[in-house]
Amino acid sequence: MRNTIGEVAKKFNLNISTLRYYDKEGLIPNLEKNESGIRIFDEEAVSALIAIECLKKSGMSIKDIKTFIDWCQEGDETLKERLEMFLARREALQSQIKELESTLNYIEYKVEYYTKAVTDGTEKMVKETMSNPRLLNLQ
Amino acid sequence: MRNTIGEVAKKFNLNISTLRYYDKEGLIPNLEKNESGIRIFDEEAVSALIAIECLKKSGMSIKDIKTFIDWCQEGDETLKERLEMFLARREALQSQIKELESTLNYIEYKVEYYTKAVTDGTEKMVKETMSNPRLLNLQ
DNA sequence: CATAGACATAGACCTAACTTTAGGTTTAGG
DNA sequence: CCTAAACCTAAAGTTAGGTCTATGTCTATG
Repeated sequence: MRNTIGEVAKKFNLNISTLRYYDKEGLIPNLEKNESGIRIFDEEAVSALIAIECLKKSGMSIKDIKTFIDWCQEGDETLKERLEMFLARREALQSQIKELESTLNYIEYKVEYYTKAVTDGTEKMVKETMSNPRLLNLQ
Repeated sequence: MRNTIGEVAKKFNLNISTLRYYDKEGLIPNLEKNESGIRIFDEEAVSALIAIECLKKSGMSIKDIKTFIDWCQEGDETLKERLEMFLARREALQSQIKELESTLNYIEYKVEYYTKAVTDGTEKMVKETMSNPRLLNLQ
């Protein structure tokens, strides 16, 4: 596995510039370069990218991902910090999911609402007959 | 219900400037002002804000929210567009939730991993013995 | 062995969604 | 009636996370 930046960009569906930006920010530790300066993404670099993508999806900022990557480089000293970070991430994700589910609920109400309205050809009747669940969530 | 901007900001946990910005962008249709230019948020304005917050949480941009708000002002002509928008939002939310769940999975693996590592006092053993589920998702 | 296509760097630019600033007006309470 | 707190506008500034540009070097292939 000795990928060039273009190949990796394609695999991860990231812009080449984004990969260079991540490298500049220090998110890809020990990224090799050949004699003429061309980046070679080995297995370690690729698994860093996998972690980066996942942490990004979990809502972490680039800066905090960088902190994590640095901890990984520092070795066993930082195991506790890393565990705590993942515990916090888990919490964050769980509440994000809950919030999205409640948002989905509102959206589903709206789908129902507008399905009826489209059938009727007007919003009038639906407006009067459908009780709105919004207030349960938001007020 | 005749709220000033400060009261509404507190209720929705938004910055006052954010509310003025939403108003400027046309997200709060028919927002009343008194003789001296002070905004008065009536029930209609508040329910616009409820919708805005929800659509924001579903990942919609301000610009797209504005489009929706405009459709609402245009009346029954745009019922179909609105229904289609909510159907698309529902899709988007559902796949967002799925993605977060799969991310949570990875995070949970990491929690296990680091819990063991912290117990051991080192990453060495865990690194060798725990199979990594990352590749299932990402390669 | 020429050359198109992929790579490099530094630094400027972009976008969304606010947030802050400057300078001024309104209003509620003691 | 004074004044602090809350409101106003217009416009500049901020932040994150890229993305693009200019300019130049490398390299794979016909």
